[in-house]
This record gives sequence, structure tokens and C-alpha cells, in this order.
Amino acid sequence: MNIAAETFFAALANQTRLRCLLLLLEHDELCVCELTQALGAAQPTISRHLAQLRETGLVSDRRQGLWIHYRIHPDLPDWANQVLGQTAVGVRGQAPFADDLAALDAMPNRPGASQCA
Amino acid sequence: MNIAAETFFAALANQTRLRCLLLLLEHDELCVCELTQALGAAQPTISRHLAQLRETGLVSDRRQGLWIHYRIHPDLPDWANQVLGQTAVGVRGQAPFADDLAALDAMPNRPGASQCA
DNA sequence: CCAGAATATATGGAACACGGTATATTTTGC
DNA sequence: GCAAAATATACCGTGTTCCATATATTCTGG
Repeated sequence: MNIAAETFFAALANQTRLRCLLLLLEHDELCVCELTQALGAAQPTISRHLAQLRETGLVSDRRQGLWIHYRIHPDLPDWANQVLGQTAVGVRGQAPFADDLAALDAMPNRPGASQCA
Repeated sequence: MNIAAETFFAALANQTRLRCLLLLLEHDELCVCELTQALGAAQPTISRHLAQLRETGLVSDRRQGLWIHYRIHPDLPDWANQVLGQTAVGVRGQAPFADDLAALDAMPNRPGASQCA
């Protein structure tokens, strides 16, 4: 997979998108409602940013009934994965990223893949 | 030094700025005329982007007579340096980054620190 | 002090990014 | 087929980014 560096960084230049991506880096797969809840954002906001990430090839999606699960795109080039990983290291423990992880863990009734087959 | 991740990525989201940064990653220090020549861009364009990189703490500058030399900011956090390094790996050999390096090497009369004490 | 070189800043207009609100789509269970 | 849930898209107003052009600043040599 090819992705222009500037396009990639433009995707990371928005806090909502970056928060989503870093959450997806820790939890393989998340659905829109989980991301919405974790970030405390409006659903259309999350949905629109996820669409943008999908269009630029940063994430892939998978429908399962009513839920659509997103994950970091499996064909993301190695350097891009490294960048995401280093970013996660860089912001570890900082707001709002750390809070997002906590909020997700505290969320009840998660439709995660862990509990359905 | 602290720099917000989204601010950092916004700085990398523009091709002119990214090209400058990747050039600075290979050659420790470059002056505006060298960057202008290497990118084949207008001087105010380069100057404006460098000012932006300076304001966000990504580069530092040093005046030497008429020339102002820029370099990657020495206090850039480790993760940010890693990101730049990985990006350089990711775009190695690709246009326009590879051409920039070639154009810089081909530039005559460079006011580099190498030739003036 | 003046001219010229290197760099910086100002200004204005076009394009784009973003969030909020409203609405549409897709799927499921009945 | 209908209602409801999860998600997606449309639309709009506002602020931002970007480039081009013009002008200002800073320094050097004479």
C-alpha cells in the first residue's frame, strides 16, 4: 500500500482522528459507538473522521450486524506503523489520550469481538 | 521540550515543510537560500514555512552574517525525532524528496558551515 | 551612510477543514 | 413491512491554511 507522507500526516493532524487511531493501536478493533463513548464526542463527528481515515487508507472497516468495526489498516506501510507506535510512546499517560483509554475500559456493554464468537 | 502531537503533525502535513525537515535531517544545518534552491520554491514561501516551524519549536535558527542557518531543534522530544527518522526511511528514494537531496548536492557556492570556519 | 544581498513579514483572495444539526441509510427482530 | 438501533452523509457557517505579490528588515562592504 502506498500513502503520501503529507496525506498521512494531515490525517494525524486532527486531535479527534489521532485519538481514534491511538485507541485502535491498543485495541485491535473498535466500533463507532466505542470510539464515540471513549472520546465523548458526537456520533457524526466520529463517523465523519473515520470515513476520512478510511478514504485515505489509514483504517479498514468490517460490518458485523449493526456494528461497524474499525481497525488500523493491515496493509499500512511499515514506516507509518512505526510513526503511530512512536507517537503512542510520546503521548503515553498524557491527556486526552490516557483518558480515552480509561473511558473505553470503563465502558459497559461493549459490543467487542471478545464477547461475540 | 513539549510539543502537542497534533501540532507536530500539522507541521508535517505540508509538503514544503516536510521537504525542508527531511533535508535538515540529512544535512545538519542549512540556510534559507539552500532550501530555496533545493526545493525550487519561492523565497517568501520557504521563509514563511520556516518561521512556522520555528514558532512551533520544530527547528532552531542561528544567524551568521547575512545567512540564517536552520536545523532540527536540538530539544525535540525523542519520539518526534523517531517519527522524522521513520518518515525519511519511508520516503527514501521517492519524489520529490530524493530530488531535493540531489538538487542540494548539485548546488554551487553553498554558504555551508563546512567552508567558513 | 549607502547599496546590495539574504531573509522576513504583510496583505489579500481562494480553497479547505471543522463542528453542529438535520437527515438518510443499513440492518435486525418481530 | 415496520420500528428501532447503529452508522453514514448532507449542509452550512466559521475559522484556517496556503500561495503570490509586494514591501520591510537586517546585515555587510566600501
